[in-house]
Amino acid sequence: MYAILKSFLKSKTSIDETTLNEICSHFKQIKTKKNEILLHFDQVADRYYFVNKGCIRLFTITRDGNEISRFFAFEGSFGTALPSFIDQKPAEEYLQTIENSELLSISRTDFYHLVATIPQFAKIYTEILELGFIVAQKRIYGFQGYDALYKVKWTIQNQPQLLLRVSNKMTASYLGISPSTLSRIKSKL
Amino acid sequence: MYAILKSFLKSKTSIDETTLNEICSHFKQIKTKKNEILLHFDQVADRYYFVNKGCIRLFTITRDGNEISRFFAFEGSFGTALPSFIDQKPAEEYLQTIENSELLSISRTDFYHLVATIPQFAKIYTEILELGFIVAQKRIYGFQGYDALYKVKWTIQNQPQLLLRVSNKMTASYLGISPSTLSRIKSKL
DNA sequence: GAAAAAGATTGACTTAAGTCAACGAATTCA
DNA sequence: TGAATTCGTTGACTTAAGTCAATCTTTTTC
Repeated sequence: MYAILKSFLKSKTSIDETTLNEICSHFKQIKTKKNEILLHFDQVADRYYFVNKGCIRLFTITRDGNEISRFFAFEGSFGTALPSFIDQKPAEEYLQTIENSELLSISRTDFYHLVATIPQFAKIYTEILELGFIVAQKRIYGFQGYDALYKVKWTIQNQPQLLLRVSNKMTASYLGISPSTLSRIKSKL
Repeated sequence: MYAILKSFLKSKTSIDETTLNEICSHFKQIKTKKNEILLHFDQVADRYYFVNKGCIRLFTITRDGNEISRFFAFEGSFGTALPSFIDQKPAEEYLQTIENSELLSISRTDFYHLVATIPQFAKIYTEILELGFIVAQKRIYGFQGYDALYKVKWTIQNQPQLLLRVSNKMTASYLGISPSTLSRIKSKL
């Protein structure tokens, strides 16, 4: 149950089994259905999720009622509405599992308690933030000034899972293009 | 010389004067000219800058020779090519002061030494990352799916300094629109 | 397993924004 | 301070991508 999480933690820093178990003991396993909403637009995020199986999607809905996908977390990564989790303001986005999923979930209180008391966990959190920052940057800069074809090619190179596991509609809204455009591009490549 | 930096640090965490001085002692002041390059595309970032006066711009150049602005740091904020600073890989971007500037500069070694030895500084670094992450997210999501007019309005609301202090050309490339389009939009509002 | 719903594809048309070029305004620096 | 260069604005034209709708396909659900 904690195997993937433990190997994730070990990959980030050197850490003994006792500490690993202490960390894992605060994570509860939950199973969710495809399309289940974990967090609503107006809610404040108070749990951090680690994906054991399945996929979490972060998305929002624009004024005109269109879904915009923001982020996908697959097996072996953490996901939550981080700005809300950090600042305890309404998320202004939804968290959803887009496949039947098995998640490990930790409360915000426990999470920050671990950050405060276990230096290795603090280090891991820093690395999660650093990585999140770098990924966000790459996403902005990888796309900036390029056309739809380039964005799709970039995604195939950098996040191949997306095209394989996520619907056209969700992928298109993630890339900031219309489903028709994505469909046309895929047919030419 | 360290007044702005100290008040920045104090705003982030409670910290005594001795520790503040210890932190500040690792920052050296440098003065730079308008358009001076602090870091080249192929270099590895090994300094973190705090802007006392002026403005740092992060930008890159595309295959077809166009500058794309990525980030602007004004007075009272930190700026560097963070992915390179973190991972010690070539920056693939330039750092430049776009005004005559006064910067406080710390080496990567000293920076991570402070992170490792002064818990308050580690906390501040975490908050810088959290904030950077949130800002990056807002930038992606504030723009996603919206047209040029909306992007300009968003920028006026969220980063009013940009329109006032940065040239049209740089602002346009930051927003991912052409200078002509930015010019046309500004004339209509 | 059939009916219904949701998603994907494709074509015809529209539109927002880009390009290119010309000109005027503003900076730069010798 | 004046020549030179860069920057901003505007107009005419082009184009990439969006919209809308029809059709086809896949996935749900009862």
